[in-house]
Amino acid sequence: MKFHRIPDETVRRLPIYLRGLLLLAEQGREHVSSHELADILHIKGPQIRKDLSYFGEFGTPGVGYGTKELSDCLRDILNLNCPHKVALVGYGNLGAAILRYSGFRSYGLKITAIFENNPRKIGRIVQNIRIQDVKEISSLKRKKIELAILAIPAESAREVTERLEQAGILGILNFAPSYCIDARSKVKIITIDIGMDLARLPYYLPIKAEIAG
Amino acid sequence: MKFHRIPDETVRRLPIYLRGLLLLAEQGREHVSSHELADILHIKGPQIRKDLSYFGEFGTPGVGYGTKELSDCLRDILNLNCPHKVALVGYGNLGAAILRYSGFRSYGLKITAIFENNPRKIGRIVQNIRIQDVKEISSLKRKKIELAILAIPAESAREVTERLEQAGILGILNFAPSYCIDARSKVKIITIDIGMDLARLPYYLPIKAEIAG
DNA sequence: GTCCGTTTGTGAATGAGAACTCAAGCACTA
DNA sequence: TAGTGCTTGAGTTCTCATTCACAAACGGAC
Repeated sequence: MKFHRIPDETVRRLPIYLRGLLLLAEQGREHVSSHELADILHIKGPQIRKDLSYFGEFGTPGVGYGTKELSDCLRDILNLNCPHKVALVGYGNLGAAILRYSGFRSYGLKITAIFENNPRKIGRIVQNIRIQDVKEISSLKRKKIELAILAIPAESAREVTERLEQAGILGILNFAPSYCIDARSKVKIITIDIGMDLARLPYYLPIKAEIAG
Repeated sequence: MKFHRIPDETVRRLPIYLRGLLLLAEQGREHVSSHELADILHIKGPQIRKDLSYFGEFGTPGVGYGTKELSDCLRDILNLNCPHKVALVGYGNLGAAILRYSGFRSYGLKITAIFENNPRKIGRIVQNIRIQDVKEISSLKRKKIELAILAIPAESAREVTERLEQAGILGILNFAPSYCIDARSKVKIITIDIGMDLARLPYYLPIKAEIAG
C-alpha cells in the first residue's frame, strides 16, 4: 500500500461498509468476501477493495475480511471510537425529529446541547437537555463540543455558522442551502438539502415537456 | 448546441440555479451574468454555462441571463411547471417534519396522501390529510400520484418500495439506507441517508487516531 | 456605422473516480 | 510438500466531470 490522497467518494462510502459489517457481525458471520459485501450493499466488489486498500490491508486472500476486525478498523478510521458530543442548533420540526432519531447513537454520537432563537422555546427541557439561546453558542468552547447539526432557516444560516466557528466547532451537518454558508470557511461542512433533492425528482418522470432549443 | 447525454451532476445542480434565479428575480434583478451567479451559489462560472448549454442557449453575450426567462426554462426542464402530488409514507418524527416543511410548495410539490403502519396513527387527520393504512398504497394508482417520500425504518423499506412501485409510483425520495432497496428497481430513487452523513463527519476532525497500516 | 468592453457557448485539456484484470497469497487437502 | 480453488491488493484502462480558453455575439458610446 503506497501513499495516496484519499478520494472524497471513498470516505463517503466508509460508513456504508461499517454498517454492512456490523449487520453481518450481528448475524454471527465471522468473514465476508468483497464480492458478498458488494451484493449486500449494492457497491461493486473492486470498488470496495480499492477503497479499503487506501487505509491498509485488512483482508486475507482466500478468506475475505473478518467482520469484527474490519468494522473495528473502520471505526478507527472514521474516528468513531471515542464518543462525540454534538450540538443541535434549531429546534423546529426538523431539529426535533433529529433529536429523536436514534441512528446516531450506535456510532457514539450524542446530542448534548440545543440552541434556539425562539424565546418561547428557550428554557424548555427536552430529552434531559435544556434549550439555550443561540447567543450562548460560545459556551460550546468550554464544553469541548466539536460537532454541530444546523437545522435552521436559510436566513440565519450564515450568521450562526460564523458563531459556531468562533466557538471552536470543527464539523457541521448542515440542512440549510449550501450557498447560504460562507464558502471560505475552514470548518468541514456536509450539506443535506432536502428541498433540492425533491425538486429534481420530477425531472426523471418519463412524460416530460421538452423545452424549445 | 449538439446532442449530449446529460450528466447526473448537471441535473443535481439545476435546482440550485433555479433557486438562485428566483431569489434574484424577487430582488428585482432582470439580468445576471454567469460570473455573478457563480459568486452567489459557490459554483464556478464555466460550470454554470456548460450545464445550461446542455439544454439550449438561454443567455445573450454581453448581457447575461434573464432571471425570469431562465428560471422559467429551468422550471420546464425540471418538469416543475405542472403541480405534482406527493405521497408521504411514514409519519414518525421525520415524516411529520417533512409534512410541515414548506420549501416544497414553491416548486409545485404538495403532499396529498399519508400512509402509516402504526394503527394508533391511522385515521388521524393532519394538515387536512387523513392518514391511511400502508396496505392502501395501491389506491395511489387511482389518484394519479407519481412521487413518494419514504420516511420509514430500514426494516420495512424494501417491502414498501415494491408496493409503491406496483402502485405506479415513478420517483421516490428515500430516507432509508440505500442498500435496503432493491437495486434493480426501475423507479428513480434519490436517497438521503442522514445517519451516514453524520457518521463520516468525525473523520474530518483534525486530531485523528491513525490506524496501523 | 464602427469600435470597445463584456459575456456567452463550446471544443479541448485536465482531473477524478470507477471498473477491469491479474499476479501474488492464503487455506485446505492429500 | 505440492496442488487446487478462492480472494485480495493494486497497476492499468476507461469513463465521467470539471476547468480552461477563445471565437463569436451583443449593447452602448461616439
